[in-house]
Amino acid sequence: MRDGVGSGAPAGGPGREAPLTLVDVVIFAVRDERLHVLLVRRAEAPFAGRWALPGGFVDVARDADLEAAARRKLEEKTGVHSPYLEQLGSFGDARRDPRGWSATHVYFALLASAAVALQAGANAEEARWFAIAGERVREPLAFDHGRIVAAAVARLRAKTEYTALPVHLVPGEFTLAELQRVHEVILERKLDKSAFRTRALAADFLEATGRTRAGPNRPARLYRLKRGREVVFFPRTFYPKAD
Amino acid sequence: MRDGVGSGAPAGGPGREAPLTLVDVVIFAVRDERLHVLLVRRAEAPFAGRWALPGGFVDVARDADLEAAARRKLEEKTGVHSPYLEQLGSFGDARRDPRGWSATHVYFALLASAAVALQAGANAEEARWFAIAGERVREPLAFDHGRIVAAAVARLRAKTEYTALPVHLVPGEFTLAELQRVHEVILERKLDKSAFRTRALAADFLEATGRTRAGPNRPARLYRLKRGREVVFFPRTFYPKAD
DNA sequence: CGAATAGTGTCTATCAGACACTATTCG
DNA sequence: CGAATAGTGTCTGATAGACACTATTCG
Repeated sequence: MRDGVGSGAPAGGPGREAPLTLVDVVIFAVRDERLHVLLVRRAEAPFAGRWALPGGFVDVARDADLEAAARRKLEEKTGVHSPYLEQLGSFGDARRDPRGWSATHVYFALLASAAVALQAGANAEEARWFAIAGERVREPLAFDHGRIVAAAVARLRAKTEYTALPVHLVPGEFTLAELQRVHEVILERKLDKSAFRTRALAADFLEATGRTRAGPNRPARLYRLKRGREVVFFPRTFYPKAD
Repeated sequence: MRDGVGSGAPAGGPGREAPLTLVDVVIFAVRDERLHVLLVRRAEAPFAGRWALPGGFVDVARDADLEAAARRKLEEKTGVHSPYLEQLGSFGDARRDPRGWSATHVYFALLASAAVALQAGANAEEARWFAIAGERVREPLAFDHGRIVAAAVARLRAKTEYTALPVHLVPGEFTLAELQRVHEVILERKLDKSAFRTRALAADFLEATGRTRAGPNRPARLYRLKRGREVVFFPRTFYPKAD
């Protein structure tokens, strides 16, 4: 039945409505020991005045692919060019957008908070960081963006359990204690220092820079992310092997 | 910049092209100790004659949401109404479809092979099961469907390592040995019987039916999937806890 | 020296993995 | 009884988790 003449003519075909195609980005950063997402206030209908995820229509002329579209939205808001970016999934139905049947492709990005300097939108849109409380933001959001944020937070938490993803939320040089703190902030629970360090170092995604961070105490070694180790799973026994 | 008047008018707006919106389904089943996917032969251009994933345009009038669209495609091909269905992700760019910029929302489904009786398509399309070799199918597929199949296989394998997903590939009543065999077929490696059984039973997603499967040997206990335990993660220590 | 945080060592319970062993049926 | 597969028991090595201990700096 695939695109049979009578049943599925392409968009723009005779008398057939096509879904709207959008891209949205859930941009995470840790600030003041709290997980935050970046939201923009909508200037126009629908949902004028409400806060929403940075995003919008895919531009067939400018965007080579979905990820490029997501990257463009991200750059417009933050000026950041190549953060960690991962596809979360897509959300589409008849009712989420009053303008019509719409589907949005959602990505999530992890920013090292230090790198963030919000860009004034071309049309002077407001952009602001919102703290995550539980799995959501306190504000009611435009469209189904509240649900999307919750899904992104759930995904980030799940992955934090068994991967080193949170390194991307930390500036280029950092101490193990700082990295641990970010993990704790995301998971909303304390972690054991000794176990954390063993695990992080065993996963072989960090390298010491040789420098240290001074303080009113013993100085801490500084680390950076090893090249080529942007996505690391913690080593753990997965499954009964035989053969 | 979201849907600013001059930069992102909705589809159908004045002189602006909108992406095509499709849904495709990767339908898995295990037959003859091999993982298979269901493909259909395209009757029309583009890629007429090539094998492709069941799928096609989202029908704004009939499909309430993306998952419903995927379910519709699945039912048209297999007659199966409620198998395990999960979103894989979306794939969209300017070149994957010669008809224009297109984005497809991909789902994957797990069928218990016994339940499968292929439906003749309305326009007598052919449908056939193809064995997975490595991460792909031997045939060259239409569009970027080869890549999509590979991504689906990778996801299924990854999840088989730490969840009980493969129960959905096994008929309603089954022995532990049969379930183990399916895991082995997906992972393409032998598993240790003792460890597999301990793990499966400890995860508490199976219940004995009380019946047994006879054979030229000691009869095996039959199990079924416990209600409400459709998605089960194997218990394993994830992370250093403290507090 | 004391405060403060960095970093290490030790013990224990759990579990994957390997593998051998026992159990129960059919012919 | 022997073949064949179901199902269990035992040992070992790895590691999460708890927690105490040592190390190094500043003021």
